[in-house]
Amino acid sequence: MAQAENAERQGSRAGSRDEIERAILDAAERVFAEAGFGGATMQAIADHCGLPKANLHYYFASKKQLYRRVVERIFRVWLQAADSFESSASPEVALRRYITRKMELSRAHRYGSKVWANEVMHGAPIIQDFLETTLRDWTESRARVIRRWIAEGQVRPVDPHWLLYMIWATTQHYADFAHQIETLNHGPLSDAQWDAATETVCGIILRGIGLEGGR
Amino acid sequence: MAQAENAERQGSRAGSRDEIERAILDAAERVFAEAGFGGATMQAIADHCGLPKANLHYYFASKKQLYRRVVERIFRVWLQAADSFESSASPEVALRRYITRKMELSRAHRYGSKVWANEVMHGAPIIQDFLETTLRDWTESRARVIRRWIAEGQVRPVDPHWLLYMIWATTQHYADFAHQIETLNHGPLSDAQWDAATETVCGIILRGIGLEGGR
DNA sequence: AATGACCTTGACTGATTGGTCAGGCCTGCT
DNA sequence: AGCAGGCCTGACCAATCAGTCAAGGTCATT
Repeated sequence: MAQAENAERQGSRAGSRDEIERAILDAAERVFAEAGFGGATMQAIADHCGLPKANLHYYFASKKQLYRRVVERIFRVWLQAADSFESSASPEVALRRYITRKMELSRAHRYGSKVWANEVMHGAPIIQDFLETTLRDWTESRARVIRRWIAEGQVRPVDPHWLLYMIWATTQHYADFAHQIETLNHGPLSDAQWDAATETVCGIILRGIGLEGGR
Repeated sequence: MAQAENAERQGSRAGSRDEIERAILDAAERVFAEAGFGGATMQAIADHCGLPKANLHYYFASKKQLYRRVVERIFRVWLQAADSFESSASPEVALRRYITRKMELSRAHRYGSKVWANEVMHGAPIIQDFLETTLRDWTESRARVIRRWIAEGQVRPVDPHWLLYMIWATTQHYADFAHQIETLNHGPLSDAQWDAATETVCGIILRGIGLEGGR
């Protein structure tokens, strides 16, 4: 009985339910990023994924709920990147890996980063509880790791919070302000430029806290 | 003849025309910052400065024009900060002064910074020409100064652009993401915390590019 | 081919919002 | 007092947009 294999079970036009939802979420992420929640219209989102507007409301009850789903998806990606900050590794390795991962995220998920920035700038109406729980816990746990490094004399004494904010700010800037960067750069950054920017960010921060004596 | 001293010349309710326009611009800056252009309503702006909505349209023809005036005002403040990067000073002095000034701006003009961030994130529909002229010229001129420092062996070799982006990102983060920072901090930053953050940002960046051997 | 579950969509609606306007108001001048 | 010029505002449009709905389509199962 029941639906057996559910892959490709719906054949009317496009793919499965999951695929359609993902297409809508992709379009919504982009439109929300470029216009903000208030400036985004369901019609624009519909146009971006080639669906009639009424169809969006079949998959997502309301604009607010669609937005919430977009933000939740971005949150999951953020968590994944947070894991790359391994507290068991040496400070050089842990920080370099974390910064590199965040730069990759900025490149791969420009729109997600923008939606996140918008959400926080507007007072985090949706993710406030996440800021107060998951983000705060994560931040304090990494702050403890950094303080341990400082106590062991591996890292120069700095308040870990200012350091973390610096990493977040710098890496996310490449997504949130991509338009400004690309204007100054006369076009998108090349692979080599991304690598160079990542290396420079790692270099300045690591050296700035007393690591990486050489090179 | 004519209006002689024009200070306090209108007495109906509030202050002079300039004062009213400034009150509207202040309210608009805040509302645009917190809701984005699309999410902001003229009614909300009117409420924030205690004027009836129709009165706003007496002073500003349209929402778009009001927004443009807000952005132009922010641009003027930005220019003022840009001047604090004196190319004639030593790299330590020039960069430290510039970073400090930008941190002060983030503290004093949180909403302005947010409006700017919003504008750039949405593709800079209004300030595009400014990005391509004033900002690009300024950036290239400071990049030349930094390259000179590098050639003179005063600064470690880095692409000046990545360095400037890092400064912009980090300092503006304290305005744009103020809500997130205050959530993690269990409240607004104190004077001492602002000083500490500024000192840490200066320290990491200066040390990161090979300056400030001591301390 | 009939059934039923699920998907699609054009047309519609109620609410919101940018913008308008006519008439009222206040102030300084004569 | 009377007048003129600028300022103020409640009430009112026209446009836009989120969300609804009913009719129709598609597919697997029997």
